[in-house]
Amino acid sequence: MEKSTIYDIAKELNISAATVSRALNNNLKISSATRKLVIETASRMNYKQNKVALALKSGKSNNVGVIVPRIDSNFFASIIRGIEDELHPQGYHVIICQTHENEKREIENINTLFNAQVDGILLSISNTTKENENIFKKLLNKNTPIIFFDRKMNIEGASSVTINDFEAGYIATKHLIDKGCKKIAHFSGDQSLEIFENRFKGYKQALLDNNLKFIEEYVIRIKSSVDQGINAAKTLLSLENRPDAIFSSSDFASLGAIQEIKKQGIKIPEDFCVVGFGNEPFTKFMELSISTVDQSPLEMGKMAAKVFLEQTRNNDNLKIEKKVVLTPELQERDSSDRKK
Amino acid sequence: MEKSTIYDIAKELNISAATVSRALNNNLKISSATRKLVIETASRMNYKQNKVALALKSGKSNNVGVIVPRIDSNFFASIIRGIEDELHPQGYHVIICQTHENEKREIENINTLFNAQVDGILLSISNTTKENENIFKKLLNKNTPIIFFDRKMNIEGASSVTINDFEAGYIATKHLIDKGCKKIAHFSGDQSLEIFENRFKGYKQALLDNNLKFIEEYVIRIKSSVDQGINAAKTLLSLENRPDAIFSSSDFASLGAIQEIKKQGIKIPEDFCVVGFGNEPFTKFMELSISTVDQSPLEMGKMAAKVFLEQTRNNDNLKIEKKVVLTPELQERDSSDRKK
DNA sequence: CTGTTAGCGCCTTCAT
DNA sequence: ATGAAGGCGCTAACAG
Repeated sequence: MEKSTIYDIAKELNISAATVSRALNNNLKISSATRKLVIETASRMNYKQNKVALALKSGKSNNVGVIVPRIDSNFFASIIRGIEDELHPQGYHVIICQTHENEKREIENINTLFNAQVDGILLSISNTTKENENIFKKLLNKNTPIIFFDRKMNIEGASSVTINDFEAGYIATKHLIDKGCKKIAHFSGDQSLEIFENRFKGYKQALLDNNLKFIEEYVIRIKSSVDQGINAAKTLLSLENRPDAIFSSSDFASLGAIQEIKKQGIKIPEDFCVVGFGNEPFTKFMELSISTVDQSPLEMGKMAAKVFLEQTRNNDNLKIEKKVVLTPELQERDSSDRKK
Repeated sequence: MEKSTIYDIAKELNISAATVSRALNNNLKISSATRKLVIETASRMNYKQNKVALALKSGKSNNVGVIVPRIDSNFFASIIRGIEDELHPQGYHVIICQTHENEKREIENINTLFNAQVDGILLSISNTTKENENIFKKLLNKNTPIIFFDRKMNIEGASSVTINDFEAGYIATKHLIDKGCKKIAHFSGDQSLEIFENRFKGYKQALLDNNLKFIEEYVIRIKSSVDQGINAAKTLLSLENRPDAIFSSSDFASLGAIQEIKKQGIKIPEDFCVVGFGNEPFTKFMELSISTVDQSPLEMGKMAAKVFLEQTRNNDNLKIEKKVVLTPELQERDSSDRKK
């Protein structure tokens, strides 16, 4: 069974392709008789509209590109789910690209998505470099909307959906202070990324507001992994002036830290409290569940999609840029559950 | 900065678009002088090849569609990662669709992907119905390769990549038997899906081979969720002839069961053993880590992608169908860790 | 209400 | 080595 086109239908019915097209598109200027006939024939011939031809004609592909560091993390997968849930009903397809935190791949992905004529690009950046900044500017010049989520760059004309990372760092730290912790350490990430810098600032501000001293050696910059959490905890616990709590910018690192702390015979939460970040599923499932900051990735994805739709609809006046900031929510669990 | 086409370049250089096209595509019949000139000008004018036009011309979009029940599950996200990792270097884009286990959406997704002229569809089915069976047959007739992963349908011409679910059920049950369990219960899923049926069969066969009685009321069909695991465990523990182990077809259900079992004061693994399914990240992270069956989703995704590439390259003789069956691997952890 | 024509951007045969 | 022309499938302007 071959693919059929409107020309095949036209030939079959001895009418013009234009008429077929009109009939299929519910154009008003068509007799209901021919419309009925065309629709029936189309169905019989198993006709499917060729979206590629339509995309070429209209300049609109109905595809959006989504670029994430990796898809197999609960956070990004949930964001993508949010995007897809929101965009699918509007007839958009979601094309997935991964960067693996590699900026070369990021640039490459942006270019190939652009060549594929996507109607917009939604992404979380891996790095902040001059080179990709320039690429984004080019795209924006060509009227391709760009929406950042979570990890953004500040580029004129690009929209973003993020959480308030400063507040997140602040409430997590404040929570530990409220629980009576006095010497709170912090696991940070790559501070060239705003998110980690802002969480760090929030942490610092909470200490300041509560008359706790900021201690440089309490801040450890690590990647988000269980192993690095273990190592960082070892470092902290070997300090002369040992901390009594950790606010970690990563749930995985907080898990590693908890393992190490318990291994050294220190009781959680009695003698040591931990708050993670990201609300990964396992934090809830643990016997000793882990307190963490929820970033509502599903909402973030949906919001990013909504912003994209807005941009697209206001096509005439595309210069609007929108910055949505979501509010983080602390999930209080066992790892910090004690009376002051 | 407007988008530029080969015509713009041609006009700029007072040559024909055909020459520009040839120069850009490294066609042999072109003087190196014009080639150089064209390439430079293209770069200067910020030319990007329009893949949509190419797709229309060639009938090949370089997109594949991937349909999963939902993307925000570690299993499917890992599969997608595998697919993307494998297909990206070959110049393919991955379009994601979710069915939310709804067969209407499944059919709709298949149709829209087909209209979008994808070069192939890789999917895990949500349901086995006559209707989608027919759609698959139509697609195959139109030379669009279909590759099932994990949850397949047996359709002539469609390839599949699965794990040996029978063996998985068998080794999980056998492992419990080896640990001295005598009364092994089983959480199953929707048995209209082959995967659950086969795991069940493996479970049953292992009992048979080891002279253990199959007890109907030990088999509970539930969805993959913590809550349903809790409820099912309650049911089992209230039986007169209480089981001493569970092989669960879902990690989430096994987690719920473990919570309930411990709550009732029964010791794991001493008095009760549990094996889950899927090797979800949390199973490893728990203080009482959960034994489970690994399905190597990353490998599954990569393999599905490879099968697709094979199909596509043998375009002349497309009728090849390939059935890849991966071997499941038992991850022995705390929840079944005891001497016999 | 319907047909004709042209063009979206690209590649490819045919001709030169 | 280069140019001219046609077509992938569709829609929209123009004509009737």
